[in-house]
Amino acid sequence: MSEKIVLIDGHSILNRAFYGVPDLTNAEGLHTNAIYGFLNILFKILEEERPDYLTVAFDVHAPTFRHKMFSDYKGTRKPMAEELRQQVPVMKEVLRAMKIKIVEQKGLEADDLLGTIAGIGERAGMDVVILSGDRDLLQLATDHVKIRIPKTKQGKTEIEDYYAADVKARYQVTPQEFIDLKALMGDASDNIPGVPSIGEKTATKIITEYGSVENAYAHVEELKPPRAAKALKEHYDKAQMSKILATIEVNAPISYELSEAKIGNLYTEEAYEYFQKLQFKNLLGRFDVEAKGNQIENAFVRVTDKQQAEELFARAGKEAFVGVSFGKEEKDAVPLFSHSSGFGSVGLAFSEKEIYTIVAEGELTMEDLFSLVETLAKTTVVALFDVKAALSYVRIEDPESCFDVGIAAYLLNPLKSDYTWLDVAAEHLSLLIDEKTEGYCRSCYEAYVIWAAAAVLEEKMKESGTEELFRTIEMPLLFTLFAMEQAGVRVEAEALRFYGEQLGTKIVELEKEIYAQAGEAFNINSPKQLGVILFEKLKLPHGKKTKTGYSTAADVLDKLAPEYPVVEKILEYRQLTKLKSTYADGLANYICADGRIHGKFNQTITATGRISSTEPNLQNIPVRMELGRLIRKVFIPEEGYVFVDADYSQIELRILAHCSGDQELIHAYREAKDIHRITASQVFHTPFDEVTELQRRNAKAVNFGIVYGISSFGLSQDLSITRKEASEYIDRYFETYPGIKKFLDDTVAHAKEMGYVVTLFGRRRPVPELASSNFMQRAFGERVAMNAPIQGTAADVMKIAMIGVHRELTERKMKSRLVLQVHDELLIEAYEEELEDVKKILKEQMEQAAQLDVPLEVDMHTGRNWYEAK
DNA sequence: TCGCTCACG
DNA sequence: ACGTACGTGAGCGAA
Repeated sequence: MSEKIVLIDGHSILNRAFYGVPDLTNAEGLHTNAIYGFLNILFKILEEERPDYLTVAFDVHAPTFRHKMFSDYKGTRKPMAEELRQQVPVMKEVLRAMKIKIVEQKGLEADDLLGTIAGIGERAGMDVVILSGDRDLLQLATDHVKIRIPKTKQGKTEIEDYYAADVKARYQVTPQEFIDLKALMGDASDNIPGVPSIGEKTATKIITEYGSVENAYAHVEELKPPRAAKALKEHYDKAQMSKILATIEVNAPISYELSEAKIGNLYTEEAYEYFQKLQFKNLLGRFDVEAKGNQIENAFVRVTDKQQAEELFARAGKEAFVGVSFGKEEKDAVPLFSHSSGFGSVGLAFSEKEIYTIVAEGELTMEDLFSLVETLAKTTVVALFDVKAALSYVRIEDPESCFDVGIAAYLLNPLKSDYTWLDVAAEHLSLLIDEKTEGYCRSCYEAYVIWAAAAVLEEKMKESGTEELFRTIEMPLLFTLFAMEQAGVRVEAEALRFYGEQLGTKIVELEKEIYAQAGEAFNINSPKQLGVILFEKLKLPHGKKTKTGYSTAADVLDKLAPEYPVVEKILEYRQLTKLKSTYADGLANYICADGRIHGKFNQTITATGRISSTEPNLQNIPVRMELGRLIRKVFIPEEGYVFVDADYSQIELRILAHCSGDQELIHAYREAKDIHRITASQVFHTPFDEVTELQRRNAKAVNFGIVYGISSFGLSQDLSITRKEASEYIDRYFETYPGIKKFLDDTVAHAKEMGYVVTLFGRRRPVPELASSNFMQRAFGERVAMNAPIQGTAADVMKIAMIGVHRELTERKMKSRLVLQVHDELLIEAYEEELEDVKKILKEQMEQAAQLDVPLEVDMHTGRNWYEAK
C-alpha cells in the first residue's frame, strides 16, 4: 500500500472551529474554542486516514503575490475577530508541541502551499488528503488527491470527500475547469469579482460547453444566453483577473522536506502540558505518558488508627499551614457512633509527600477528627474550602488561623460561576483530576489541592494586591456571615399564610375578570399565551418583540394600561402572583422549626464584591410598592427584642465623589442633604429652592445613570425622553462636574490598558469585554468598568462595617445580633435593653468604616417588625 | 435547561 | 449600523 499524507488548511479549519464551537476560555481568560475544535477534527481525521505524514499550512498575514497584483480586490478582507486572532499563535505552539510540521511562507497563501505540497506528495507516489473548509481547494482534486470539506449539518460535523470524479459529479466540471467556473461566477467570500451578472447556473453551462474562460471568449459570439455573451465581452479583463486570483499555485518555490512531516508520537509531554493549560480535559485521555497526578497519588495514605491519626495531626501542627478536607462517609466503614454531619473522613495534606485520609472507623469518631482539626487551627493555619460551611462542625475562632481557598480564588477572578476544588486545581495548579475519583483517593486529592493551592493563591494575591483585602475583610467577614446564617431571621408563619390567602382570593377574582375581557381562559403567566391574546386576538398595538414572541414586560404593558383596562388587570395579576408564589408561599417553605429563616449569604458569587443571598433570597423582599411592602410585617424580632434598620444614604454617589475628587460634588455633599436637588440646581442653573419636582427627578435619574456607566439610551429609556434630550442632560452633568467625567474616562482607559478595574480596597474585576471585537460587548465593558469600582467599593465599605458591628456586639457579649444585609442596609435584632448601644454601634461602625472626602451618612429606624423599621 | 419576568440594591 | 443602563435570585412556562 502506498504511503499517505494529510494536509490541513490551518486558518480555514481554525476559522470553522471558531464559529462552530461555543466560546470557551481557560483559566487565564484565553479563548480556546477554535483550538479545541481544530484538535477534535484533527484527531478525527487522523483516526480515519491513518496517514504517515502530516502538515498544517498557515497564511502569513501579509499581502501575497497573487493579490498584490490586484490589491483593490483582496485588500478589503474583514479583520479577524480578536477572540480568534489570539488563538492562532497558541494553536501553532500546540502543533509544534505535538511535533507536527507547520508550513507558512511570506508571499504565499496556505492554498498555494497546500497545492504545491500536494503535488510533491503525489509525485512521490503518495495518497494525498487535503482538509479545508474552502471549496477553492477542489481544483486540486485528482485520482490520488482527495479534498475533504467538513460541513455542519444539524449540529453534527459531516465531511464531504472529493476526488476528481466527485468534483465532476457535483459540479459537472473537472477540477481544472473549476477554476474557470470560479473566474466567471466569482466568489464574494474570497473577493474574486467574477463577471457581473453571471452566476453559478450560467457559469456552469458555459464551462461545461467550452471548458475554459479563454475558449469561451474565443466563441463569445455563439454564447448563450446573449446576456452572458455581452457580459463576458465587456468584462473579459475581469474574467482573466479572476482566473488568476482563483488559480492555486502548485509549483511555488518552497523548501519542503517530506521527512520533516513524518508523524511521530503526537502525545508528547509538552503537548500534555499545553492541554492541561488550555483545560482540554477530555482530550487528555489520549496521553499515556505518566500523568502528573500519578506521582501525587503515590503519596496517598489511608489511615484508620486513632493513635496514628493523633500523631499525624501533631506533625501537621508544626507546619506553616495544612490543607484539610472533609470526605463523605464510606459505605463499608463501621463507626461505633453515628454522626449527623454526613462526613466520614478528614483529608490532611502538609507537604508534597504527606497526604492522608483519616477515616472515622472503629474507635475513631468523626467528632474526634473535628476536634483534632480545631486543635490544629490553634497552632497553624488550616486551609479549607468553604470555611463558612465548615464552621458548622469545627469551631474555629480566629480568621487568622484559617485560609479559605474558594474565597482566595474568587478574589483573583470573581467572574467564574463556581469555585470548586477541582476548578482551582485545574486553574491554579494545572492539575486535572478525574471527577469520578472516589473514596480516600478523592479526599487525599482534595486535601492536597487545598494545601498546594493555598500557597499559590496567597502568592498570587500578594502579586495582585488583593492579599490585604483577603486577610482583613473577606476572611473576617466569613465569620460574620456564619453568625448571621446561624441567627436567621424570625418570620411569623401564620401571618404569612394569611397574607398568601388574601392574595389568593384577589388573584382568583382578577383571573375571572381577565378571562371575561379576553373572551377565553388562558394562562396569564405564560408570556407566550398572553402575547397571542393581547396582540393577536385583541389586536392591541405591540411594542418591542423578544426572540420568542411579543414582549409583555411591565414597561410595555404600562404604556397600554391607561387605554386598555384589561392590561391594567394583567399588571395587577402579575404583581399579585409574584407576591404569592415567590414571597408568601416561597418564604413559608424556608421557615425552620425555630420559627426562623436561615438563608445563605454567599461570598463568592458577584462580579463586583457584593454579597448575594439565596435559599431564600432575603435581599429582594418587596419594599417599593405598598402591597408588597406589607410582607415585611411578618419579619419580626424575638420577644424582648426590636429591629433596628440602618442604611447608608447614597453610598455609591458619595464614593464616586470621593474617588473622582470632583470638588463641586464633594462640596455639595458636605453642604446639604438633598443631593438630587443640588444636582438639579447646578445642572439646570436654577436656584436651589426653585428646583421643580421634574428637575429633581431628572437629576436623580442622571445620578443613578452615572453610577451604572451612563449611556444616553439607557437614560432616555428610564426617563421616557428622547436620546437627544438624555444626551443633553449628560453633557450638562459633565459640564457641572468635570471631575466625574475625567474620573470615568480615566477608569475606562485604565481598564482597557490593564484589563481590569479595581476598588478603593484593592478588589479587582477583570473586564475581558473591552478586548472584544464586538461593538456591543465593548460598550458593555465600558459601562462595567465605570460601575464596578463604585459598586465594589460600596460593597467593601459595607463589609468593613459588618465586621465592625459584629465584632462590637460579640466582644461586648451583647445579645443583639446582625440578621440581614441588603447591600447598603443592615438589619439588627436588638435586645431591648441594648437598643441605645446598638444604635451607637451601628452608626459608629457604618459611618467610620471608611474615611472618605465626603461624610458617610446612615439613616436608622427602629420597629417591632421590618415594615416599621424601614 | 433556557428565556422571560420581576423582586431588590 | 450596531441596540444598552450596573449588580443579583426565584418562579414559571415551554421545550
